[in-house]
Amino acid sequence: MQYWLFKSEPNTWSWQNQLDKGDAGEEWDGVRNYQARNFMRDMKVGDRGFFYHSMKEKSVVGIVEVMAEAHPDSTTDDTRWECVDIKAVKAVPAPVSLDQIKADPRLADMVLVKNSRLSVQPVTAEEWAIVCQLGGL
DNA sequence: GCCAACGTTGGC
DNA sequence: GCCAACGTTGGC
Repeated sequence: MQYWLFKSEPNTWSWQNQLDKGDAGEEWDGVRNYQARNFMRDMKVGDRGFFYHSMKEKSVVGIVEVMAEAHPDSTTDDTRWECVDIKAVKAVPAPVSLDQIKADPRLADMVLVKNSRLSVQPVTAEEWAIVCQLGGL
């Protein structure tokens, strides 16, 4: 099983929006970046990911699970773009802020720190465990 | 709200 | 195929 991080602006698609979808889940659509798309192609059903709020909040706020592997993005006719479906698993009791992540030397290599603009990122098992711990899970 | 960093586009 | 110009993202 692999771990990932999904980034979203709360104004566009928030954790609450994701929660409201429940087990039905939702397409992670609108990604128009090749790197991010390639990571989504690597995802398998059952993979877990962090749900990260960018901009104002800049925190990991929830855990999601991949429920459908990469398929064409229904929001565009452009066949280059694909997306996966994800569903909310649970909230992170104590959201982990970007500041906390940056303050932890063990997390210095997280893609979130090194390439903050990438909207879909891989997370290592070590990073996953550390962030979960910081978040009270 | 600004600006740096990055990715994409298009002219040559 | 290179590179300048442009648009977008996201931290500060």
